[in-house]
Amino acid sequence: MIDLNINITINSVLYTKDPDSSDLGRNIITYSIELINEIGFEKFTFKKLSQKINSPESSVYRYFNNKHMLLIYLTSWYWSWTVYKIALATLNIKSSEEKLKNAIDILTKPILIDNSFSYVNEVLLNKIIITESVKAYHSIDVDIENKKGYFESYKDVINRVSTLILEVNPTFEYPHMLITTVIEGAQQQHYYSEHLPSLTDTKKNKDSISNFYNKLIFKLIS
Amino acid sequence: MIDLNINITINSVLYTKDPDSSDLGRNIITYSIELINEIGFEKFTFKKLSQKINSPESSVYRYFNNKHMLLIYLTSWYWSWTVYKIALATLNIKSSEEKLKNAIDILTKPILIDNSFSYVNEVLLNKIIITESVKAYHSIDVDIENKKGYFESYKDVINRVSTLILEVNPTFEYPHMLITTVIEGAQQQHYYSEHLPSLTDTKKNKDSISNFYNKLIFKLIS
DNA sequence: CAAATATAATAGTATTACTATCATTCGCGC
DNA sequence: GCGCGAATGATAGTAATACTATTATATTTG
Repeated sequence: MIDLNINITINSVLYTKDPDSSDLGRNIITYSIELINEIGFEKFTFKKLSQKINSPESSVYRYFNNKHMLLIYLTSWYWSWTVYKIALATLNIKSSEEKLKNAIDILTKPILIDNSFSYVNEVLLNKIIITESVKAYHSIDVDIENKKGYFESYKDVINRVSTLILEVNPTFEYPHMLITTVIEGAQQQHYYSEHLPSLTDTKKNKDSISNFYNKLIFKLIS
Repeated sequence: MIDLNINITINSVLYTKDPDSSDLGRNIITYSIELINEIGFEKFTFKKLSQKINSPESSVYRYFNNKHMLLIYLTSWYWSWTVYKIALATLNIKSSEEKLKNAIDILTKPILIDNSFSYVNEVLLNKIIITESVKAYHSIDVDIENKKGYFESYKDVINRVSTLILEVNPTFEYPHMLITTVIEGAQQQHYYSEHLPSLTDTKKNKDSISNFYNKLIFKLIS
């Protein structure tokens, strides 16, 4: 995939101070991604992060109110990046089927290459999305946070791909349901294939997850 | 559904002392289900629970090492109960298709009636499964916990329904993938229809989630 | 009725999740 | 190159969390 090294813009409701505006802020993002991968979101604390980046804990709090907000920021970054990738992968393609297929590939295949231009390691971030992102929107404050617009970039992905589904079959009744099922199903399967293999059937080959969901979508909408 | 008021047996690796063996233990289960529903799993603590049941915090710790173990216990109870319901709903039915359909209904429809014989409120427990259960197996210790057998009852559900799928179509290659996609997809949709409605398409009618996944399964395997 | 077992009452510790204050440094405008 | 403001650093402190430990008091069972 062509890398244009564009900047992902994140809605300012998702931070107290923009992490993209300073070295410290970018360090917080880079090393929180590393640390969450190392020790998991539950054991991750701003204190441990601040030790890793040699800055006081209170400086981290200037960017994010708590680790929950940081996780929402990271998921939002990921989905904004995904929107961008889908836009690129569907650009100038005439066939609706091909556009949809390209989008599904982006959504179901694991991220294997880190772009490495930016301070975000996309491979590690993808692992966080698979393992931790459900915790971002399964909280008691989900309704309040939804009203504040915390989940807009994920909704953007869902709406764009729903549109692609309707391009292929304008009478299909459940485009949102189908695409959320596929995105989150694929993430589950990646998680299971690594940690709970008896819950999946991926021994056969690397692309079986992506193939399965591709077939699922096209069988259902045609 | 006929209620036989049977006892759900839970593997002893899931507790320090069996909560089903004492009034205090049963109280811990009953009121932890209530409290987790009220304040969410993140804000739930053994201290708050102990105040609710008027027992010292240290007594709760005799039953469960921490709230994470309690959550795993609750999910395990739920899936054991689900296995039992599927067994009942497929008993004496000859048609493989009908058996599978009955199982899918159990797995995709929300729980509306509390059996109320036992100390477990199944309606509230179902809400916990929908909102919190992902947190039970998305942890950094998942591999260790899997080896200890913490997730056996969920695997049991998946294996039984996979068998039903293979009864309908013995050559279908991805029964586990399909059924985990459906179970977790349905839970997601119930969550979305309540909290993030723009991610789903459930306005139309109450059974649209169940209908969607029923169609999905039968379209894919036939 | 004694012994074993469970629970209650109480206390204590390390860590977490913050908040507050003040000193220092760094970039920019003049 | 000096002064000013903004960002960061250094340090301290607090309430809540997540436990562990100890001893007293019930309760159950043999």
